[in-house]
Amino acid sequence: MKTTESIDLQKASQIFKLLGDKTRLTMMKLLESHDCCVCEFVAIFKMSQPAISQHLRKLRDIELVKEERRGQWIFYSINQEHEDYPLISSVLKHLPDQGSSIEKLEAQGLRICCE
Amino acid sequence: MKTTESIDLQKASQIFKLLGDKTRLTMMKLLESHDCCVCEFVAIFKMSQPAISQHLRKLRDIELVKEERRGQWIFYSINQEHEDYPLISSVLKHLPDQGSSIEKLEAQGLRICCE
DNA sequence: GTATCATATAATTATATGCTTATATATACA
DNA sequence: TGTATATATAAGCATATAATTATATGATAC
Repeated sequence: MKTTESIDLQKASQIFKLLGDKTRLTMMKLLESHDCCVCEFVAIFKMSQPAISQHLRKLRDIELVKEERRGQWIFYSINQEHEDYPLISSVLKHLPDQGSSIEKLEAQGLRICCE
Repeated sequence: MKTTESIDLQKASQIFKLLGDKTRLTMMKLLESHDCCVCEFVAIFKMSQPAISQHLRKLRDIELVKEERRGQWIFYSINQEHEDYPLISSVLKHLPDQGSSIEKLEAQGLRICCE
């Protein structure tokens, strides 16, 4: 019988497998404080757009993130309704803030804003 | 020049890559409450001894666990001195207790005790 | 010493992963 | 409309991973 607080080990290991990639882990930390669109990730990570899309797809497949269209862009954000969000959140709190990446984007005029 | 931040995320993703395997994640949760020797893991996971040894080696390589010989057995335990132990510990707290595996071992007379 | 038990390592193999390039889709805008 | 922009998907390839089998090491028991 399962308790509500603890997570199935199978599921947890799947989550960690995804977080076990530096790009995806950094994405999650960035998303903790800012929604981001695909082209922002492309600029931040200096990786190809398909590579970024494929990482995001993996995160979306297990619903760690959700997507939302805003104008011509698709923004990604953390799915705080995920069953295991408490685990995710506590993990992210241990990681270094990535605000400087966003600031650098803004300095380069690459930050997308849809307000 | 590397910032300390990038080193941390690099290290964190390495840790999660190791925790992203169900066997190793379960090992860590087991070790949270009981030191275990290799043959106990072999019995618990019903996997070959070399497979178990190789998992333990990976955990040991980044010093998540430490080993100690006791009589003819080598016991593994969590390395609480690891720089990122607070992260590891908080992760493990979200996972379901594995005490029943140990109890089952004892019931089968396979629990090793070196006191 | 020699045999045995517990564990580690090496070589091999099958599968998984992450990137690339090429192409598809879907919205925006002229 | 038609074209540009943003993103997704597919196929292919190189590397990484996790298992297996075979063998080595190292402590203990006789």
